[in-house]
Amino acid sequence: MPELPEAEHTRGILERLAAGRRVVAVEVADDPIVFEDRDPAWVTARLAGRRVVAAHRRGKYLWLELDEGPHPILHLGMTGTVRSRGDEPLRLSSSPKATDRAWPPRFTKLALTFDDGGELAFTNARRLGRVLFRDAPRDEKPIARLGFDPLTDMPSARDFEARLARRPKAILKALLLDQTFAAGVGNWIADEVLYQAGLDPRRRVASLSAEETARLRAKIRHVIATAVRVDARKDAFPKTWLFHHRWGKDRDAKTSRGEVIEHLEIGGRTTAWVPTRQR
DNA sequence: CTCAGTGTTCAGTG
DNA sequence: TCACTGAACACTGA
Repeated sequence: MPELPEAEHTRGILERLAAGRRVVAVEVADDPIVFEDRDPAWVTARLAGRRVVAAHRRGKYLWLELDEGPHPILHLGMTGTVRSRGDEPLRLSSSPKATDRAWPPRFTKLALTFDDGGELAFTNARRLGRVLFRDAPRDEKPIARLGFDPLTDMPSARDFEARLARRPKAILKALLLDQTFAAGVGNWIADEVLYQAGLDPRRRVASLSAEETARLRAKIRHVIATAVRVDARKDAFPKTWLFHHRWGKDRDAKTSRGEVIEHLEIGGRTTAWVPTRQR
């Protein structure tokens, strides 16, 4: 379920349940895709008995800092969740099922029990999520390559312009989805930012005026900060946001202002936008 | 039954 | 190197 706000919500769950505790039991699914070819025994041996120091996030990646490496990195993919036993999931389906309360939840890939009795489960229905182990998560492979995190490391206006200047030919929508540019922006956030900034998603970076660049930067920060502030609860997003209407897909989709929403495909992803507002 | 979807990576082309 | 496409991964809900 991830984009940055959901990942930050998940970081909170990890911090609350795991930080300062010791892992007393581990259950690992035999899933070479999610665990990158690590077998369950290897994963269990890395985690059992470890004390969790802290939970970190950069972009859509999360990791637990342990008292001894390697440290586990989580990526939720499109359908991953982290649940704590007894808590409701962030996104309960419209009609709650008995399986929503089952433990461990369906599609659990990794379940941890802590010395204070807390329990966490990482689920991944579609297997697009990952559990990776790294000695220095920030400085190694996937995380080291990420661009700025808009929540914690929003660049200055000057720095932002410099970063854009390195990608003059990039198409705006594709640039926003590029995790080596802005880490944590996904499909709906990219569309929301461009909608609020009034920019056509097909524009090239080099065509932006100074004022448009400033608007783009401001909206990246605003959309993410707002979504994080309400803990990624979609029903708490401002009613004027495109988000609520983007999948009114069947033709007559309209924003809260009555503007017609159209759909394009850019970079292999569906883009919702409002031609009368985005230039 | 079919298809697209809050994502990433890699191979291949230009 | 950069920009872009398509494929692969696998399940759910419309």
